[in-house]
Amino acid sequence: MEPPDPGPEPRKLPLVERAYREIKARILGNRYPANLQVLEQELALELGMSRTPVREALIRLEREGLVEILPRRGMRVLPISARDMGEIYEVLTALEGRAAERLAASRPSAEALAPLTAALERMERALAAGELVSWAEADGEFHRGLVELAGNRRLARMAATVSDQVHRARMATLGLRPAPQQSNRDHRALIDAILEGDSARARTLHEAHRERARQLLTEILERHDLSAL
Amino acid sequence: MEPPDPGPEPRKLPLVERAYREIKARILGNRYPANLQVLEQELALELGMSRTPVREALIRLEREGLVEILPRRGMRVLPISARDMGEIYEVLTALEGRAAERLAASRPSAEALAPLTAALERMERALAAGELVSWAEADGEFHRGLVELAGNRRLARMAATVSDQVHRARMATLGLRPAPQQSNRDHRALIDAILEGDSARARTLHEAHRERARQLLTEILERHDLSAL
DNA sequence: CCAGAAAATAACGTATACATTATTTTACCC
DNA sequence: GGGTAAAATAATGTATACGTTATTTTCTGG
Repeated sequence: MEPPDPGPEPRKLPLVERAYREIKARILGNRYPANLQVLEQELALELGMSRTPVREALIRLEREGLVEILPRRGMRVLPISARDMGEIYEVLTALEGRAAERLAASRPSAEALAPLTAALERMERALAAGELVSWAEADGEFHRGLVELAGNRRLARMAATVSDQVHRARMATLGLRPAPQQSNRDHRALIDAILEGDSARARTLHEAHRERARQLLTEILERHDLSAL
Repeated sequence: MEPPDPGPEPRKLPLVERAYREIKARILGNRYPANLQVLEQELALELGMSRTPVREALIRLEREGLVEILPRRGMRVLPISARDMGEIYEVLTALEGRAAERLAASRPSAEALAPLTAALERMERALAAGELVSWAEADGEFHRGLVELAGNRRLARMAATVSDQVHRARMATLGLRPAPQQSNRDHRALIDAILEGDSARARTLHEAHRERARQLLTEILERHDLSAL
């Protein structure tokens, strides 16, 4: 009668997984701000488990570039400098540019692109309503959808990893940048190019889009000397 | 009198680090071939340590895409399918193409490119001598040098990570592909373009180079159905 | 009151212990 | 003899223990 596991609550989640998700969520949500140091024991206590799963979670987070593990002082949330921002956006330019090219070359139907068009619509609605946070979320969905639709799992995962690294910084700069009208236009043009199967244009458009974002954000970081991101 | 630590033997290397390096070396050197399963306890015994550092090393290796951790059966060395090969070369195309472009745009001096020219010379000597393994090593050095000189640390690390994933497969296919004359020519042309500061050409050339390799290698994998890589 | 050394503290890295659970083996019944 | 269930085994996931060592504190001499 009853479906076996309808609820989204997997009770048997291993502790390492819980620790990983919780700590990562705290970092991305800025509840663990940049440069914060926390001892393994504190984390363990806070999460209600022993140091073992905490350590294993920290190793994963370290490899994702979110934290640093310091020999005697626990973990430290890594800040994002202007240089980091530039590096990350350059990687995104390369990976997503290729994804846009491939996706266009695969000549997807309009339905196949539904995730992108839906995200774009949300971006437009959010922008019209002046809801910057919603806009940023939808923008993130668009970029995630782009690399996922391209069909290269490694490429998608790598893009997601570096995106997470700048998540806090992107949020923090949201109010410091001009209203992202241009971004929405860029995305619209990209969808058009993809639907037309114009892979070269799709790539060029998206690279220019990311390059613009890179300049904008690195400049903001430099200007405000936001070392606390 | 005596220099403090002249030898290349850091005695205080943490056990996790030793485990990580040793297991990784065994995988890349094909002493742990694809699909091999090894229990944590076996590894610990073999490496002369407890399971704790072994587990932590395995987490790192899993995140690098070299092994898979199976709930009750230890680790398994991941094989490389034709699809994996395609994915990885596509990522390399994107990342290294961008690196070539940037490096050319930075107008490096001939001395700054010494790592690349040296690697190319080793490739040519090795090819002339028919030493395919030496050739492959020098080729690897060339590509590593390329991304390192481009100055984006994340990009370089990501390229290195996926390169490691295909290392065994590349070695295994060395004897199955035509002599890599074309590769050497490609690299020579790339160096020229970089020295001329022609960033667009550098990028195009290198992308074509990687694309060719991708086709070649995925075809070999498909033809031979080498699921044991 | 400060510099430096000795002692104390604290945190980690690693080893070990142990309960849990998937897997395999054994036993049993038809 | 084959299939099912109970029992035994084995490997893990996590907790705990402990020695090592960086750091901090205390103590001493000037």
